[in-house]
Amino acid sequence: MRSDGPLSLVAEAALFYETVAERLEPDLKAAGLTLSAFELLSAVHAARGRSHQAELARRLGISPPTLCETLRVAVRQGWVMQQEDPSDARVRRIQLTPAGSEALARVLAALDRIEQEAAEALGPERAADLASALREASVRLRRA
Amino acid sequence: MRSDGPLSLVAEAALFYETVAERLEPDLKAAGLTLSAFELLSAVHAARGRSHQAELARRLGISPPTLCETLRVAVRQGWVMQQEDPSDARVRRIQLTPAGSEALARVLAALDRIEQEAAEALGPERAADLASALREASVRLRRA
DNA sequence: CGTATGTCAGAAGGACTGACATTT
DNA sequence: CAAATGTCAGTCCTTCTGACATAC
Repeated sequence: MRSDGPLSLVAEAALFYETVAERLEPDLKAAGLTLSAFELLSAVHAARGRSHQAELARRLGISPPTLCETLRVAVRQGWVMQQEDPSDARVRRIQLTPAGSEALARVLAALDRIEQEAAEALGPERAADLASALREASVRLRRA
Repeated sequence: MRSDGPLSLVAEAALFYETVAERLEPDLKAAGLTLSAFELLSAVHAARGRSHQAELARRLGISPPTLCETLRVAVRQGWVMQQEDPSDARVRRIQLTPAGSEALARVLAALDRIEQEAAEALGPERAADLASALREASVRLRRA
């Protein structure tokens, strides 16, 4: 992924992303989660139990069958519950179980420690500017 | 992947990374490459034909059997050549073919356009600072 | 009837570990 | 002989597309 020239934004972002993923891996393993399961739990948490599978799939950018399978695993492991919607028999609303919430919290805490460490290397205001610059760049790239 | 709070460095970096990957995908497809094949070709290019498989595997962070398989595909597609080393009959040096060089150049050009676009959204000096801040953060996270 | 939702089946891609022949 | 190199075999995980039953 590394490129030539002085410093490539894209290459450095890729390296940073991979570095974070590498650092997070032991904590994911300790919580019994894969990266995709963690992302699923995060999305379920963010939706506060109000979203169903089709919407979660859209939000995560994966196909409905893929979500279905990931969800099957998550249910078997006891992290999430599927609940029938009283007003529409097709949809199944998804919620975190207490065990799922706890596993998610554990990984989020680890991610936060990594975040703190990165911010420490930059100083608080430079870290904040980095984050908002990344956001601006993402927004720009998604518009075009 | 999005987190709570004001703006998370890690979450924004992940979003940016995914955005870039999404934008690059059509160009990869047009060149007939997968992301891992592109990374392989980049590594081969960076080594200037002087590295062998074990070293490429280390550089790419994948196991030797995985590289062997990826390489088999790349050879079949005509992107790289394997060449016996005269001084050590165990090693096979890897080089890009003209077709491989051209496919790689095409994707690198697309990546550069994406990079330009992101830099345009930030301004040149802010973009440069973003890249070096990301580098500093990566270095810090890899040390600990 | 057309559309949305969730699921099944089959396939592909990418990665791993363990075993192995060959060479140094 | 011990270590390094490349490859084979088998497996696993994640994801996809296409087909489908069911509900709106």
